[in-house]
Amino acid sequence: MTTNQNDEILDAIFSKALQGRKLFQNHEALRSDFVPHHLPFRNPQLTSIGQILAPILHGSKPSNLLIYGKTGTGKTAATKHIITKLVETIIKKHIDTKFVYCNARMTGTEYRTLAELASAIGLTIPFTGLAITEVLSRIQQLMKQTSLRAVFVIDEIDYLVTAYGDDLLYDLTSSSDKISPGFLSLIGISNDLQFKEQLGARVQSRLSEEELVFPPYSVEELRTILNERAQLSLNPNAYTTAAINLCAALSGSEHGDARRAVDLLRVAAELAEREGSNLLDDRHVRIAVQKIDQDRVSDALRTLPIHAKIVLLASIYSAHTDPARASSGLVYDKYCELCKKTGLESLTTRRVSGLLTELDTLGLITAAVVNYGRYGRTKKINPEITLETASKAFESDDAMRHLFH
DNA sequence: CGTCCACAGGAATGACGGGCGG
DNA sequence: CCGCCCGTCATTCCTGTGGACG
Repeated sequence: MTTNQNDEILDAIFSKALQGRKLFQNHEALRSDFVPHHLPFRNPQLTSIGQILAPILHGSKPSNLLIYGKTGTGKTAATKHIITKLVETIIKKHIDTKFVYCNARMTGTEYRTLAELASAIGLTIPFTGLAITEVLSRIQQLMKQTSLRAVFVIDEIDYLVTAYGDDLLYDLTSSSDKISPGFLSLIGISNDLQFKEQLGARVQSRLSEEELVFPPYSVEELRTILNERAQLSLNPNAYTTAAINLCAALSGSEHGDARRAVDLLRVAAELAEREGSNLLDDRHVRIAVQKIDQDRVSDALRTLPIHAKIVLLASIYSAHTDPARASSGLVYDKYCELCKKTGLESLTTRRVSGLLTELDTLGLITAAVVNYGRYGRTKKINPEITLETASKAFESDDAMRHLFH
């Protein structure tokens, strides 16, 4: 290829990009962590949270609060919104209270969640090495010494409890005498509506002194939300109402999930920009739906541990040769065979069974337990992805590559 | 109606790499 | 440097089970 041709291609890309600039006005407003100033249809919830947290302004401890609602119902946005408002007031009035936000699924473990809290109040904690109770007592000690007042928001708190039980929450909610005259209030945000039942009675009464439910958005409401976002982020006349309506309809019909809806709009807009179009229409939205799904899958595939990858591949092969009878037993045989080829030692049936359920929860396969009566009880394995998708995602992995041919 | 298949999936335990305080 | 504790991954051992077959 000559330099001239290169230049032509580059020119084309740049001029497309320049045209595309007509589409976006402010990219930020479509990002998933963007907190808009205006939260439509959430006034009742906002007032409730405000009332619950108001005692802070008099220096007293607000009730613990539990917030429920499915994903994308505005729980996080509403909470963050209130917190920024409160922080503004607090600074103005010189009230000393700390707000700490953390997402339990992001931080991952009990330990790291606590470490997050610790570092936010100015306590440096090694990222591993200490006993959890040690971290906790250090936090309590510091809070007592400095009579620190803090509100600790734990997002996706259900994740924490499912994985580790409610002991940490118990310790956190029952530490008030150990840190007085400071205090620690908890705000738990849960996607799981049945979350409360996982808690023991002692934690339940403490944590959910107040409760708040965020209902899903209707398609109508999603449309309004999307329109507001589009006005913030896109140029007027750069998008069709059909595109907006389709985004709302696609995400609304599932769970009233505003985050998904906004994601969809962003991806669609980026798609339109990349192709140099200056009008975002419903065609882009339809492509975006597929792209989001693809990205999610290939991302999950690439970060899989090596044995999980092999198990997944074995599942695909087994289902390919005999879709009707693809069971954990067959997959395990195939898996051992593949392991031999790579020279890896194969894991136990028990472990592979566990990996299969993990792949199921990731949505990469479906592993349904079925009974063949006299012929035993198995997981029926059904891959949710194609061999091509898998091989494309695995081709950067040296150990995996020569398992295809 | 009991048997018995082919596993599921819980519990206990261990190996390992990492990081602490002393 | 030691002894200890962490999270993660894996093994071992185990009990449980729906329903077709005899």
